[in-house]
This record gives sequence, C-alpha cells and structure tokens, in this order.
Amino acid sequence: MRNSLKENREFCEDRGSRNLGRLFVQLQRLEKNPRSFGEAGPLTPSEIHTIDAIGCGKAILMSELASRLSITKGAVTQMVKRLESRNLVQRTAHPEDSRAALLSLTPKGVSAYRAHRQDHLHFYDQLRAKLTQEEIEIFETAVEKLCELLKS
Amino acid sequence: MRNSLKENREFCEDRGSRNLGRLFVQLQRLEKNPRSFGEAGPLTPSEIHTIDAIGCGKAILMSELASRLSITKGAVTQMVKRLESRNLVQRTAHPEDSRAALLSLTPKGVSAYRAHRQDHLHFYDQLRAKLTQEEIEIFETAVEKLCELLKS
DNA sequence: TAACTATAGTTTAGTCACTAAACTAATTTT
DNA sequence: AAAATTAGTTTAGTGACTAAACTATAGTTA
Repeated sequence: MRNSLKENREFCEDRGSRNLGRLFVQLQRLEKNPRSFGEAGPLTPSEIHTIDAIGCGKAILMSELASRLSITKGAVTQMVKRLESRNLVQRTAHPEDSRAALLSLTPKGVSAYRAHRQDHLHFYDQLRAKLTQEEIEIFETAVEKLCELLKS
Repeated sequence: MRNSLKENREFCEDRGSRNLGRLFVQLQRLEKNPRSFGEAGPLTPSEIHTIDAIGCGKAILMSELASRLSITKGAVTQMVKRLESRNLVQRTAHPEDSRAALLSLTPKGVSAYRAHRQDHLHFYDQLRAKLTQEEIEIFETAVEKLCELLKS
C-alpha cells in the first residue's frame, strides 16, 4: 500500500466521475445518427426528440414546445416547418386565439413516437436483465437525485 | 388494484427509462453554454471536451485525437486550429514521421484541463453526499453495465 | 374607443460543430 | 521505382441552433 487513504479515495471518485462521463459520451454517440422510427423515414435526433416532446396528449402551442425543449421559438418554427412538410406534425388553428397554432402528431408522427418509446423500453429492459430488483431501485433513485442536483 | 401486474411492470420500466432520458437531457443542457475553466477564457463544450481528450499525458497524434472523440480528422484539424490560436494547445513536429503532428496542452491548456476535472470531481462529491457507500457502489456498477450495453 | 403593452409566432443573418470528399505530402510495401 | 497506405488539410455543405428585428393579434388602461 503505497497510496495514502486520501489518494485512494480520490482515485475512486475519479473512476466514478469518469464512468459517468463515459456514459454521457456513449449516449450522445448513440443518439448522433439519423434512424428510422415506425412508418416515418430516417429522423435526426432532434427530430425524434421534438416528436417525443409533442407527444400523443392534447395539442400544444409552439411556445409550449419551445419551453419543453428549452430552445427558442424561432428554432421551433424551423423544426416544425420541416416536420410538417414530412407529414409527421400538423398545425391547427386555435379556436379562441388567432395568433396561436395548435400542434399535434399526424398518424405517421404517432407511429414514430410509439416506435421510439418502444426502443427506449426495450433498451431499459436489457439493463433490468443485468441487475437485481433491488439494484434497479437504487440505480433509479440515484438517477433521480442526480437529476435534481443538475437542476440546481 | 385496477391495473394488471403487467401494466404495473410496464409503468415502472417507463418511469425508469424516462428518468434516464431526463438525466441525459439535463446533462446536455448543463453542457450547452460556454464556460470558463482556469486561466482559459470561455470555452464551448466541444472545446473543453477536446482539451480533456488530449489530456496531460504524453503528446498524441491528430488521428488519435479523432478516434478518442469519434469525429473525423477534418473536424480535429478545425478544432485544433482554434485551440492553437487561443494558446491552449500546441503542435510539435514528430521526430520520426514528418507527416505527423504531436499535440499537447500548453500551460494554459493544462490549467483549463485541471479546472474542468476539478469541477467533475466536485459535482460527483455532491452526489456521493446524497448516497450511502453501498448505494454509490451499486450505482457505479450499473453505470458501467449501461456503458457496456451501449457499446454493443 | 384610441393608444399602449404584451404575447404568439416568423424571418433573417450568423455561429458552432460537425461530415464527405477531394486533396497534398510523406512513408511503406511490393 | 511504382503502387499503396497513412497523416493531415481544405472546402463546401448541413443540422441545430441563437439573437434580434419583425408582423399580427389580444388584452389593458387611460
């Protein structure tokens, strides 16, 4: 034992922090290239992410989408224009406010949404298969705490 | 109990999978804006990531950096040019191969590298403070398994 | 009600972080 | 010596944004 306890502790922390960094890089890499979802053709990560944020619930405003994605309204205008031209998203007039546009998924958009969700579930199932029930719970709690930490 | 067991299981999986998605989004958001590190001025996420990949070890080739970052050599040329002009990275001639360039951090680059590492350690310390030793270990193992899953 | 103010969304120009493909120059292999 | 490989650069183009100026409608206030 040449290393002091303190050095060893730091080494451990660094390993954990580096692994988390590596996980992030891996996730980014995976989500880098366009992929096909359901009936939709190949979608870029931002495109499928936008579809996911619109969701299958009730129609939302452009500004609501901007806030869900934490991007500007201008960016939303551009993205929605593209998705609309590909027939994945539709705009309908707001019944009370003629400035507003109501966004929702077309059937093709819903199909992409479902396929994407399914992919995530399937992936998460693979992780579950490698851990015990107790480990999964601890992991999920840690992920939640990490999220909270990041919000502040 | 109106839900079937299967539905409940699916709900749990979805919660976990969504949380992991949320964590990813939070990490991306955090790493979106330029920040200052050490003696270096504000650096974009890609810039500090490049500095981190070069590291303080022995000098590396452009192509080695490209493979560490999983980007093309052309992208590395562009990025290194910028970091070099800001005096964070330096190129030295390879003693045996005159095609090659050896990359290393300047003292200012090292200072940014250290500050960035320190930030990560500090952040990870905050997580450690919220979990028991055992939980940390389970979490780290899960993160490692997740990385492996993603590689395949 | 006319005049302000706020809000919903669009447009434009510009930036960052890339890629693909064609290229130069040096090095190995045959 | 010729051919093939490797190290790195250059260029044109794309995706995903932002900031700021803008239009059009909707509330609010004087």
